[in-house]
Order: sequence, then C-alpha cells, then structure tokens
Amino acid sequence: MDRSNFHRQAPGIWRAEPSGAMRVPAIIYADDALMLAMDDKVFDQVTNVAMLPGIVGAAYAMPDAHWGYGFPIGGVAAFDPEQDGVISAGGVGFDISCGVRAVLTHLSVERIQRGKEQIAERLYQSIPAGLGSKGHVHLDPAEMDRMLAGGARWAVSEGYGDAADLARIEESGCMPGADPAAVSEHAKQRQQDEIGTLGSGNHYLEVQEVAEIFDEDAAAAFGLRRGEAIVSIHCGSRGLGHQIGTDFLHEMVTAAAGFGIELPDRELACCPIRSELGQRYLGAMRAGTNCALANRQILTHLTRGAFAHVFGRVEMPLLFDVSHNTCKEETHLVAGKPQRLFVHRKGATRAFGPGNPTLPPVFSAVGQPVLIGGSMGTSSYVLAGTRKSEELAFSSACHGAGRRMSRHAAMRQWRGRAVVDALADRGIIVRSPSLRGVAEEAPLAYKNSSEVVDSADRLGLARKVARLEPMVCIKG
DNA sequence: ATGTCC
Repeated sequence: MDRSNFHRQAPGIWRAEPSGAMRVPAIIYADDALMLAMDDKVFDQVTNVAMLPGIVGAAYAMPDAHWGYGFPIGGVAAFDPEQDGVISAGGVGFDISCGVRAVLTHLSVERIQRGKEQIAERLYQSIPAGLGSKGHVHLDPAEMDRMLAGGARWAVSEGYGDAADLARIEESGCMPGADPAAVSEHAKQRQQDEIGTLGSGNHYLEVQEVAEIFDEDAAAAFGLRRGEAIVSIHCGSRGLGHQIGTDFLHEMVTAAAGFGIELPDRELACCPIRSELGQRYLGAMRAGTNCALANRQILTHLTRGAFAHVFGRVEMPLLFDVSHNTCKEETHLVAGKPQRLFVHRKGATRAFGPGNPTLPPVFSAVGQPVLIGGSMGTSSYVLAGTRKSEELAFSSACHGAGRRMSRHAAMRQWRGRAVVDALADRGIIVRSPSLRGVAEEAPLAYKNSSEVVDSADRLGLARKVARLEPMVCIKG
C-alpha cells in the first residue's frame, strides 16, 4: 500500500478504503505539506494495522507520524475484546508510558534569565541523564513491586512530591490493574537503580518560557501565564519498559499462529486481549506505566529541589502528566453506542474533551491538557482536548514534532558541539552527557512542531492553548 | 526507546 491509495477525503484527512486483508479504513491526519513529506513507511504500517483482528473504526496516523516498530509512531488503533480484538506490544511501543509532564513555576522569564546558568548547572547535577545512568534510589524486590503497583502514588508516599500532584496525573497517578508478578525478573533487575533517571534519545527536561497564549480561558484553567516559566519533563519507563516490550514481543510472535492470527508483518505481533497472554501483557504494561509515572514524579521532586537551591522558596504545582505510549481500556462511542475498547496510542496523546467524566474537575470545562514536546530548541505546545477528537480518533492527538530523519543520517549531518553552540547563540543552554545524542537530536532532524500542531488544531484533534520556547534543556 | 547484539 503506498500513498496513492490515500485519497483526500477532506482538507487534512487522507483515507484508504479497506481492500485485501484490511478490516477497516486507514486514515492519516496531516496538512498537505506534512502529507507530502510523510515517511513512506507510514502508509504501509497504518494499512497493516487496519488488518488486525477486532480493530474498530479505523487505523489512524497523526500529523507527526513516522516509521516505528510495526505500528507507526503517531498511531492510534482501538480494539474490541468482544470481537477477538488484540493487544500488541509493538502497538504500545518499547518505552511504555513514555510521556510529558509540565510543572508550573510562576517565576518570570526575567527571573529565570538572571539565574539561567545556575539553574542549568544545578539541574544537570541533580537529574541523572544519559544511557545507563543510575539514580539516587535503589529498589529492593519488595519495594520494586510496590513501585510497580503504585506508580506516582508510591513515589509520593516515599516523599517525592506531594499528594496534590496526584490529581494532575492521568489515572490519578496510579494505573489500576498493574500486575508486578507479570514483569520478568530481568526487567526488574534492569530497573533497580534506574528509577528517577531521565534516559537518553529524545528524552529531556526543559525550562521553557510561556511565549504565546492562544486560548485565554483554557490557559487560565491550566495556570499558564505569558512571560512565566514552566518546566517540561519528557521521559518514560527506562530499561524496565523496554525489557517488558522485548519479553512480550517474543511471546506474542511465538503465540500468534496458535491464535490463528495472520500477521502482515512480524513486527505487529499481538494476541487476543482476552487470552491469558493478553491479560498478562496488560498487567505488565500497566506496571510499566506505573514505573514511568513514578519516574516522572521523582524527577519532579529533584527539579523542585534544584529550583529551591537557585531561586529560594518557589511553589511548583503540577500542570499535568500525559503518557503517549499506552494501551488503555476506555469507553468510546461506536456508531452512537458506548463501547469498551482497548485504545493503543503509540506516539499519540490522549486528548479527552470538555465534559469527559474521567477528567479531574479542574479540566472538565476546557478539556484535558495535551502536552506536545518540540524538538530540541524549537517550540513546544500546550493544547486542550476537544469533543471533536472523539469522533476523529477516539480522543487522541499528536505527541510531538516527529522525526524527519534517521538518527544515523542526523549523526552524519551535524556535530553535537556545533548544535550546542548554535542553540547557545539563541540563548538556549543545552547540557547533555552525550554530544552524539545531541547531534542525533538536532532540531532539523525533526518535523516542524508548529506545523504539526497547526495541523492538529485545524483538524480539531486538539486546540492550541499556549506556545512554549526553551531556555534551558537537559538532554539525555 | 534501549546495559544501541546474548
């Protein structure tokens, strides 16, 4: 299946009708320019997803979509367990519950500017970053299981952050249904010293300026004020999530034939949601989600400590925490009827609109915050969920800029030092243990985050609330 | 994304 199979159903909506083994249409949301530049692999991958058993509605790709393992990154697909719907480790992604959280500071940009070097240094000292980095917390087996069951709630009980944070995290900070016993010893072993670390690749911690407000009401509800600084943290479940993905991918590849599932691509390995393996993966994946929530909670605590050291007493309430590599059981309208579905969002953000009963009351009038990370040195955005997104993509939106170039190609094109210097010339301090990582993450290796967000906003996948510009970036 | 191949 190539791009010629996708016809322009409406501005920004590209649709491939079911043919061959496809059970539902494949739909790509992207402006013309983004569609023209879309990674060819996305057409194949979103079409392959449309062939999986029990898929409901359509297989979707967001404006930031690009090639991923099996499913595209920027992919959304919902499955009905009653129709032998499947769950796929590759459909969640290796970095289970990778996501973004935003912390308000209410400090003026001027105040940050005066202490910018100091806060960059302090954050870099406080936040363990980079491949294989170890944290300040060691988890023995019993504590590991409590963390996997409790998520950010466990972290708060251990003294990281406070209880008020929990209301500002998806699932109130603790993913129910987590089963630590379904997580391999190997996965746990990898995590015992990695909790409270940033990781590498596209993960970062940024101090950002609220540079522009698009929606005053939503911004007020979110606590965003122009000219103030916020902190955004992008990271996931580290070695544990990766190992869960690896473990279950192998099991699913082996088991697929036994379930009578014909895979268009081995990388789409999956199993019925209602199977023992499916239930075990769900339990493990939810434990991985709690690991990511605990991880971001500890990093928030460390961030607050760094700010207190440089700026004195600062209130730093949480704006929100979203996960963009998940599979969640949710109720959605299918042909006008509510149905329980398992929604895979891989590199896609949940974007519940106003009135959704599962949202914290503070967001029920404006919709949930949708946190969109830019590439290093480019704009990030805060969006709000819309009602329309429910009919477009099971209440989902994009998650970031999306890669435009492979890591290898980026590494050949740029030197890390030159990227750091160029950003410094623009007043952005980048601190990273890996100059190679910085080269791989060069801003031009990504799509333009503003184009992606404008596309999502125009379509109504989510609506723009605020634009954020980086001042300090701790890069993993 | 990832002790970037057990």
